[in-house]
Amino acid sequence: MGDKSIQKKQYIIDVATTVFGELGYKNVTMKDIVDACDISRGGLYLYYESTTQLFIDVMKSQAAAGNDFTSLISEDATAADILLLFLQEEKKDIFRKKNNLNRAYFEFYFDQKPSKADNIYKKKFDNNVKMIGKLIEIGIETGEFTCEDPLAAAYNIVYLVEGLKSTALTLGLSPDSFDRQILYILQSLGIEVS
Amino acid sequence: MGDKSIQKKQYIIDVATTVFGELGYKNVTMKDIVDACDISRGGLYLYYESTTQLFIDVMKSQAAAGNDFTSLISEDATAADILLLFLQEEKKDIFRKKNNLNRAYFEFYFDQKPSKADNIYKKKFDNNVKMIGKLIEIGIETGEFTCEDPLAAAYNIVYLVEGLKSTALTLGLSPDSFDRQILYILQSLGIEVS
Amino acid sequence: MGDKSIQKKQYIIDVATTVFGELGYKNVTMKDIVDACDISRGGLYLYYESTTQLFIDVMKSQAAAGNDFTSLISEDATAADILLLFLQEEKKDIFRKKNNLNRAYFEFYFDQKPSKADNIYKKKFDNNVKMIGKLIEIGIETGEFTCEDPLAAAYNIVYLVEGLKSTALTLGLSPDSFDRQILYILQSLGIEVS
Amino acid sequence: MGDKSIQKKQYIIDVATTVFGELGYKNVTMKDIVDACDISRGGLYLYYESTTQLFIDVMKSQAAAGNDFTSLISEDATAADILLLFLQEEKKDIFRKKNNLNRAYFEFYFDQKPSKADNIYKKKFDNNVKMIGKLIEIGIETGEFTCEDPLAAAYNIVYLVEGLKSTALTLGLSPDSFDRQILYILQSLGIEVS
DNA sequence: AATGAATGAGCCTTCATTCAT
DNA sequence: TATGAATGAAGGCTCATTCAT
Repeated sequence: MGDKSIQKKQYIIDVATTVFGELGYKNVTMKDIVDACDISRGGLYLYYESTTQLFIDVMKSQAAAGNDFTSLISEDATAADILLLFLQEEKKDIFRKKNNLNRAYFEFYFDQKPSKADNIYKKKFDNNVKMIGKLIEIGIETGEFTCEDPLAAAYNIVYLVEGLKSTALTLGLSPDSFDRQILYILQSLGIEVS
Repeated sequence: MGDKSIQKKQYIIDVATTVFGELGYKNVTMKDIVDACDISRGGLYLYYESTTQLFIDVMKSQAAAGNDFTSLISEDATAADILLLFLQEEKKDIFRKKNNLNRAYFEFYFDQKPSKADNIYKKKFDNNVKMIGKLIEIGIETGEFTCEDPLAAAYNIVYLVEGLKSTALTLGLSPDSFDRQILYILQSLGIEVS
Repeated sequence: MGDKSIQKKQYIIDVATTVFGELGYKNVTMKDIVDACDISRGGLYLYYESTTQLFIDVMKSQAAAGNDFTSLISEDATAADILLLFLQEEKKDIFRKKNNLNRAYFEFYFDQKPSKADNIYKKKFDNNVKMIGKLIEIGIETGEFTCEDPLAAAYNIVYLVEGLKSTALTLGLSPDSFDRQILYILQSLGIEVS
Repeated sequence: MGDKSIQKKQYIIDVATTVFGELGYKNVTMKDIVDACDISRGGLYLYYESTTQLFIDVMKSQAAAGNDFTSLISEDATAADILLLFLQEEKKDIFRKKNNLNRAYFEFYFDQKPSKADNIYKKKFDNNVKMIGKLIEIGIETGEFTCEDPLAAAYNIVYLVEGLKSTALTLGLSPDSFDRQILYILQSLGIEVS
């Protein structure tokens, strides 16, 4: 596959990101992609044989563009600062209007067998748990946090974010509600918030 | 609609519950229901004009069959006991093999405009928040719990359960992981768990 | 078939007349009739096995209720008066809002083989031709009319009315346009109209 | 849409013309067209989304192929000759065995709101009235015709033709009957026919 | 690489008609 | 007579997928 091909593929991925953002995963047809990309039916099939394959590449593309909070650790920010930063990134993600893929992610993984090898989402999930666990441990060391079981706390935060994410898609969620949960988390870790 | 008709409708609802449990909401076609019920195409349409209408009745049927924890309050069980009971019911719900509608619920509400008037799921959600909030307040009074913001704590628990629910459907969740989160919640409320 | 049955049948015919008036012949389903009559599906089939049979009875019912201009001839009205009366009845028929069956008639006969034995419409058509022919002959005798071929003139009038009828249903027709044609006919018969 | 596509579309129109000619408008289903064209269901939908759209194109195709009598005026034919020519064309149209769309036209326009903007049939109707009106005026000038109200006469002829057309479809019409009406018209215009 | 016409499977929906009660 | 639940055929429509060019 030549350079030109790779560019075309990336173009399709970019356009598809918008489409999946608007319609979710299950509603998207090959025709939707074809129309949005303004290419031919046959043309799309040269690159992708199904919306599934395409969505996988969309996810990979997103993962490559994602932030890496682990790298922030051990710079001069405090553990609490970084945790807050992480939560605010998640907030942005949940309330993002354009290219919000959360619904598509859920629908995609609902359709997959739970333990596929190359599970991008799981990798991100586990990374987050690990990163937050480390953060909490650091916070405990520096005296910022109080916590008996850092790993359980880390899982707790990540599951909670998942819950906020899905609730935002089903029942709706206000930014204020999200903020109140951030506060509650920090308080649970023994931080005094003014 | 006569008695017989009501029975038939309930029969369809019961069969459909299984189908939605197996396939989720979006994958189910009228044909799936027809096949599972062993009735004719036209026959089904006498009762339901769409899978959407049918699923709404399935949800109503489930809601009618659900537990009411509020009624348990102020009997001789402690607040912690009742909270634990609630969480264990949620655990059962998440790990139930048969007629597990969680995926269907998510997919259904992804498709609805958020905040439709007669939102069964929202009603249950709000009820749970209210009930847990009350429980925590009672627990604080009796000295079982320590908590600065009972309402935030209640929301926290309910969002967390949502997160566990969706995670179970996407990445998979072990009963042990669920239990660890129960433990973490109780500890956060200041309970010493042996 | 008892008295009660006959009444019920007439009731169905009356209701059906309205339905055919609103929807034409081809659009009407047995369900439309059932709904309008507020009887059961099976109930209707006891009386009529198809919309075709029902429409035939509707036509018979209409025919029985129709005017008989022949009886007016040789009373003290002049030929021109009676001709005018006939044309004004046809006008009423064309512009009638309620129970206007003209469309239904056309659609029905489009579907029939052209020369069915018991053709009600043909009988009416032939009657009209005969009646008008007689009128013109009388008019010629009394010196009211001038006409070389009374039969051709009679056919001409009846075909013209058919044309006005169908045009009213396809392209639309104004009462004024109808009146101008009445005038034209009378002038063709040598009558001076003020 | 490429050249080939246009050819295919025309092919469909041509086949459909025959089908509408045989069955009328209301009886024709997409399946009828599919079968007659020997293409796939989906294939037809690439070109037409409904029998209505298809019939509109059939009408356009017919209109494009129609005669223009106006162009014959002021050549060396007399007004009476041209009028006769017009009537004989209408006769051919009415008694044509193959691709006779008259029934389909009626059924189509019964279903439309009267006075739709792009009403092909109305255009033809109005054209005919205008053309015949002009003819009669010319005939009066040349002394061929006698007529007090040329416009009313023109309408009369066109409505009459409509009546003959619809009668042919409902009760049946013999060529002789048509001829007798031609004769009557000409006589009404003061022409001596041998 | 790219096009877009073509296919046919599959689901949706309506309706005439039957039949047990 | 009367009911209305039930059936299944028929037609509408969409979509993933293929293939000749």
